[in-house]
Amino acid sequence: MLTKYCTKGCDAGLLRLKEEIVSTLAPLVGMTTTEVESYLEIPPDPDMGEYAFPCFVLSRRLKKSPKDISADLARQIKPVGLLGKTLSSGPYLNFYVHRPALAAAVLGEALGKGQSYGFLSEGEGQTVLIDYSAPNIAKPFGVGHLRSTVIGSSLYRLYGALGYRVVGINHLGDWGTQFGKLITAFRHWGEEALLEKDPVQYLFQLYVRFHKEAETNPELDDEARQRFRQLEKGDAEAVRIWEHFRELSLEEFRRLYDFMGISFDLYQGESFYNDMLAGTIELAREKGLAKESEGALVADLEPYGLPSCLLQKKDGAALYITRDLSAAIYRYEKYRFSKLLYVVGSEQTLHFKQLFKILELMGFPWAKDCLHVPFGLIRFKEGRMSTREGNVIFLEDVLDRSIGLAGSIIQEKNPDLKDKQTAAHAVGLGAVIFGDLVNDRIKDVEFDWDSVLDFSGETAPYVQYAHARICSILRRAGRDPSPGGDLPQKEEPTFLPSEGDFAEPEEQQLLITMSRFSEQIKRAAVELKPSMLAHYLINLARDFNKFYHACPVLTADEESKNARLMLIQGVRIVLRNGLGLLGIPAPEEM
RNA sequence: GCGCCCGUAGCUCAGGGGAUAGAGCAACGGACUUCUAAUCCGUCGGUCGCAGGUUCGAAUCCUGCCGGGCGUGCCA
Repeated sequence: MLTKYCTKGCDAGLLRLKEEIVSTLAPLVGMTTTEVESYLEIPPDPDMGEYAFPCFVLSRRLKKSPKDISADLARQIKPVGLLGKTLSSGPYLNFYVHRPALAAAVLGEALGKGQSYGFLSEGEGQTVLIDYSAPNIAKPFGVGHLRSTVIGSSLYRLYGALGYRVVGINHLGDWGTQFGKLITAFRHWGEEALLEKDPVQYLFQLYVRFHKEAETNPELDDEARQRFRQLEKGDAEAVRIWEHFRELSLEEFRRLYDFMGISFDLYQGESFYNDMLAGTIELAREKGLAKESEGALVADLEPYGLPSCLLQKKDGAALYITRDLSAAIYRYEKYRFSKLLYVVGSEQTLHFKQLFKILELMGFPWAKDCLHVPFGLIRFKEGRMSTREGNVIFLEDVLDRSIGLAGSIIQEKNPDLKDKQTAAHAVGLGAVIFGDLVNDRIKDVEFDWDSVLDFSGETAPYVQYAHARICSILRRAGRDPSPGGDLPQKEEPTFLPSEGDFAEPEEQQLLITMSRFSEQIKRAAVELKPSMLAHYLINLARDFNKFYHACPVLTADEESKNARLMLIQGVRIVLRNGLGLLGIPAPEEM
């Protein structure tokens, strides 16, 4: 019974140890806590402790060798709270957690908090807006849109887990010249019946056909421009068609989002800002930012090292950036956000630099809180995907195939499973989402069916399998692993770990890794990289699998069994909460 | 041309200025009478694109070059 180690706070696992180290070390070395924290690192080998402080930086200041400094400090620091021993190892100062204290604190909290375990509250009172997904109306949802959708959705959950109020916005591409093209195409070749049957598919075909025919017949482009002008002027017929297209595709997008478990607080597309554009242009003029040039309106950004950009076409039509300016201003007025994140492809980096600069020049101090979160392209071996040329892969096809494959693997490996459908959905969907999130978002990815449909190795199914295995053990031990069943038993003192528990290296490693959960959530959110959490979950699942092979649970002696059950229950909670932050379900059986 | 991003094992990728650069896949060899073998253990595999520089210390920061990607005023 080691609750005595857990006197105050005792949340956030190793993050708490980190704080203890930082506050102990800062006065001793004459640094601020932030400074100490920036030097603190996780050692390469678990034998070197949970955190390390390299003493090189102090060497000049203290006129001593890093080795001596480290040795001196090690002598001065006494165990307290979660901090166990502190050892000098050459120029490094290595901090070791007191494992029984950690076990008691972390497992007690995990089982106590369940579905909210690992979450922090530092963002309370602040609002973060996240602009993600933003598919184009009347175009099919391709794999290209997957990235913004899953990255944005995960950031949404991550910031929520830090205690922020988060507003997810789907800035639909529901306006622009492509509607002129679509209306033109529909007037020339459109058939209402085909449209109703499979709207997005059909509009896509019309769109591709338009571009093909426009190559030999440039008059189509002129017509499209004119149709769009009509739409902008509010021509009743044009507006009617546009609204129809918009409604039909929105319906399909909503269905797809539901299927993927993704949601938004707001569907506010580009058209939403139509009547704010004139005011935005006016504001730019007032601030002296808008100059006439060749009949168009231009913001001169040359003095700031950026190319100038067009605010308004010579025919008076507004441009993308004007919409984004209006949207940002509107959003700030409405939400007073402390951060506004744009999860948009890296090819638009310049656009966002210009956007943020103009906002700053307009005198909005919150311009500094706007941030572009870029990501790389999804490409084919042969080159870029292009909706115009029709060489896209539909997300729905990818999901169908992935879920189908998951289904047949389940059929083969676990034929007695009751609800194979649900499990196949969880695994197939998880594989697709995880496959996208696991890589650093900035890198381009090459789309390849073989790797999308490969469930071995570092994949969602690997993590999910570890989770399902734990659930299986818990079931056999007579514990309820179902959601809400995270608190199936009162925390009987007999279930708390004692000094002798977790002596096996696999147990220790598993405990340490699961204790890093909060730290990893925080890092992933701060760095805006869900991939970091994905890698953490792979590591945790791996540590569990090693534990699984080395340490029997059900057949262990009573004390060991109880301690291990508690440990894996904690691990299960972390796996499920962690997958949840990536937007991936954690099935109990698969 | 100019600007931004990427370059790590055969392939796909981790790597928080720090200790001996790590996983997965592929290949080969082991482990199911035992909690789901979608697992685990082992072997093989490296001029961290190249050359300089900064630093006590560079895969990581700076400069140049090479290769690839993206962008570069009337698309988004």
